Amino acid sequence: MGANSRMTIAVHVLTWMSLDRHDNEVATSERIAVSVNTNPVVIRRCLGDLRKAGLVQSKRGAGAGWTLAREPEEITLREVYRAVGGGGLFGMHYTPPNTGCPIGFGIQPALQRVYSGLEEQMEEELSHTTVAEVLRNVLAQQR
Amino acid sequence: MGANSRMTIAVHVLTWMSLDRHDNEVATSERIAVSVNTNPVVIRRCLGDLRKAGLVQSKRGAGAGWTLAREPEEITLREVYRAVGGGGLFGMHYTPPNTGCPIGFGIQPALQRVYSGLEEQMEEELSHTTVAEVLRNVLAQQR
DNA sequence: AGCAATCGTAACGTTTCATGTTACATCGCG
DNA sequence: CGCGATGTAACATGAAACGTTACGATTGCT
Repeated sequence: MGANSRMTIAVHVLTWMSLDRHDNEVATSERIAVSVNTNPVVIRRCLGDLRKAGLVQSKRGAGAGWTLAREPEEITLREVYRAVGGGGLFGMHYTPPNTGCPIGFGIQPALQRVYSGLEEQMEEELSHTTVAEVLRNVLAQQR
Repeated sequence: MGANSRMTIAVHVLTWMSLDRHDNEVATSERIAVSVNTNPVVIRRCLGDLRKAGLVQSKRGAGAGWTLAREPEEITLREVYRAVGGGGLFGMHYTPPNTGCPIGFGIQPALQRVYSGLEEQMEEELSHTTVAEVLRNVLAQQR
């Protein structure tokens, strides 16, 4: 594929969990998978990342499932982005450039600077949106 | 992420072409490929994209090669980004979400809004850096 | 005209990576 | 205990980027 959809899946999952009217049923990877339309294991992997980042909690045993560790208003997309392991916007050369050439020698540090600035700014922008806000936008689409 | 290196290659190529002290030799895909450390065809493909965007020109036949269509100060990374076909930061769901679920129904338009805003802001940021500026940074690394 | 150098592009192979899938051990409440 | 769910490993699948080979097209030079 190329374009990474993990961010999309993660936001979908968190938004789903933020909507409480699920007939009071526990949030399980299987139920969430129905909404995302994928395999429950994919959801569990995603939730695992989110748990490592402290955004959700899991309960095992009978009646197990997942809960948000914080209020949706307190979860920003920046945290989600970091949780799923950004991956960076652009990649460097596949094979290292020729360091015998002045350009080949200095291009990577120069680009790294540009890319870092972009990444920082993007994260800053992501920090302005919360899961609660996404949920509101999602529900506004309904009709 | 899909770690797309096309942006990196394109900037490398343009920066190389901006450095004139190449013993007055013509810029050919083969020579540039030595600096990038890859196959000349990869470079030609990249230059083809840049030409479509009007950033470089090609000459065929004997003594053929490539030249910048504009001064390095007049080429911004935003144009380069668009020339190589951005690709987008995040991807949507691999398989379309379940539209029978309120979240599955509204999540894509909601996310599209967020992603479009990000893309716009990133391009705006890229427009502040020119190829000439990258070249200066590259040369500053030399020692 | 013929040659040589280089572009332009198609076709194919290789590698890499995300996603999907199966399988199974583990946990913990009733 | 036994069920239902998590937690992971392992493998399959598919797509995309990159690399490579090949060859026709173009054009200055002799």
